[in-house]
Amino acid sequence: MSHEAPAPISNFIRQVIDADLASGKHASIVTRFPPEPNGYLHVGHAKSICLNFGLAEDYTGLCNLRMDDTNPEKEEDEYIAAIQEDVQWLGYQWQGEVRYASNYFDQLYAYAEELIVAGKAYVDDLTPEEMRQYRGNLNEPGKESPYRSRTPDENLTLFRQMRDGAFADGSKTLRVKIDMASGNINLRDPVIYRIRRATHHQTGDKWCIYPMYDYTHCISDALEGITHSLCTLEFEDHRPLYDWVLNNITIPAHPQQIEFSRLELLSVVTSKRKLRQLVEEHLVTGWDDPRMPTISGMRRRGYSPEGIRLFAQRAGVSKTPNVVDFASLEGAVRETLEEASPRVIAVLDPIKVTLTNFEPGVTGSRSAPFHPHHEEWGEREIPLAREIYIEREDFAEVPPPKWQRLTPGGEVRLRYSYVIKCDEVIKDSAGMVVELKCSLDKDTLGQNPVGRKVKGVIHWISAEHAIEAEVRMYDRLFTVARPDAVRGDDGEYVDFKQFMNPASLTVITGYVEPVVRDAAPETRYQFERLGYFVTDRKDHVAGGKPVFNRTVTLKDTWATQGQA
RNA sequence: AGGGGAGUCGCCAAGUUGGUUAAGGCAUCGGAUUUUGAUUCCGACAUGCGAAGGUUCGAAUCCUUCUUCCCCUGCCA
Repeated sequence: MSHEAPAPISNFIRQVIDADLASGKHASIVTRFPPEPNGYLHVGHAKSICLNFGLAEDYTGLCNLRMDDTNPEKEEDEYIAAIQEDVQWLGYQWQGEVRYASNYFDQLYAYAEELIVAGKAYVDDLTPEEMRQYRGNLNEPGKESPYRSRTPDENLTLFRQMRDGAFADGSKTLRVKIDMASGNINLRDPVIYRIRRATHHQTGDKWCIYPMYDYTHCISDALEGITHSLCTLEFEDHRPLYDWVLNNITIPAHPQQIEFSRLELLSVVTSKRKLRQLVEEHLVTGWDDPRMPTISGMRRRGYSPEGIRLFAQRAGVSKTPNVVDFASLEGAVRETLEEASPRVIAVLDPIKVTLTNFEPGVTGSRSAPFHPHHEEWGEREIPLAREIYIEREDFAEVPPPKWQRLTPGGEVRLRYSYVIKCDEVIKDSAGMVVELKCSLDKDTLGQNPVGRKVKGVIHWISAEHAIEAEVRMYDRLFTVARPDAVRGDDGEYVDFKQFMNPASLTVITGYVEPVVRDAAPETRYQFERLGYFVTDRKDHVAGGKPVFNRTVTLKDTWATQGQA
């Protein structure tokens, strides 16, 4: 794991680490990425992954991958496998084996008995409804449960019976005794164990009681020797509980929880619930649909791991709302692809052009480099023929001001080939341009025409040499910046699915150079002047009809300046 | 009877032990180079740090008051 390492930008977490290392509190750091395996990882998780693994790399520390699997009803093996694949694809490797919070169920149980014996935890018989009432609310203190005064012996007996299956699901809980009057509701005797007869993907039917997040997470961190436990802002209120648990059991380590703001991307949704909805209602083809902001979706779209890492680095780490424009992600991806992608020519929306003075064997072709700055990548021949295709949008009967492409009677350079002049426009009965008759200037191969300037350069492909490819043109999934935060006239949130972009996917047949036919799945190219494209991870078969996904377009000053 | 956070350029974000003209990136706008309107390269872009007072030779940094926004009332994580 050695990535290009620009000088790290200071942030408040690095400052804490620097201080802890300087003071000798820690000799090195250990972080962890702790997803719950109940869904696919998305771009927000990518930030957390880059932060935790990136810090470990920068400080030559370690980073664990831990499945936070304390709720057997919501978690599945499918997600566990996908999470590992995503992390590795992003370019990171965890220390040792994958960890599971469920690995620690025995120890968690033992610590619970310790709390009971110390009189710091009790078995409660309150129903969920009663517990809610006893908890109070934001403006009123809670009141103590009538079961709070049970003796340690009684609690221990009851808790063991809970473990042994003597009670019905949900009939009892184990609570920790803190302060029902605390302003912090998390401290009003939080539940740390509940009874749930569910088969756990790791521990099977061994347990019918399962520990809660707040109780599990801090102990898991401590057991793994985590030094800095990074999480998002909504857990700030939980830190006192994190610390309380570790302070009240016999455990040698006490990691420091530090909270940072969660990443939000404009014009996407990142809540697991909403993403799941898109998948389950078949509004996308799956978790890895290239329009999804999931890591697997971005991968299939053609985003590079380097680009996502660059994006995460640029987004930064702070406690202020980290709402980043989608263009920032695309920009970072583009930036990494520019350097790394071979160039190839494709025409996606063709107009036929007949070169009237083409002479086989006389008017030849040139070879073209795969990358303007990488000679070592070599070249390939680009054959010219009497009939070629050019892009429909590169021709205008009535050109707007500053137009640099083809017009009736106008000239344009064919990339890597001759300058041509449009002599005749042929239309069908509906007025649609179906063919252009052009003549080429034989003195312009590899040199500029004399006596005049031809500024425009367009791409093209020989009709007889081109091969067909399925090309999936992706665009944003939503048409508004914050699809999940739009309120209607009644003040209620409008269903985010109302804002789905009907044009988020257009499948077309395009013409590409034959060299791409044998490309393996997940091979990236730049189609010159069009954008970056990748052979589909699932549907492209080397040697067959190519299937490409448009990753992102090239930056287009012409289009963005509101011309055309 | 509430508790916990945050406000520095359109978007991120350095800066915090008070000290020259408030980093950097994204975006944007100019211009140069270019057989990709791409890339690359130059240049522009906060008399201003949520607001108002105050301390000081000097304040984004310290003090006071005010204000706006976010999170918390699962036997979810």
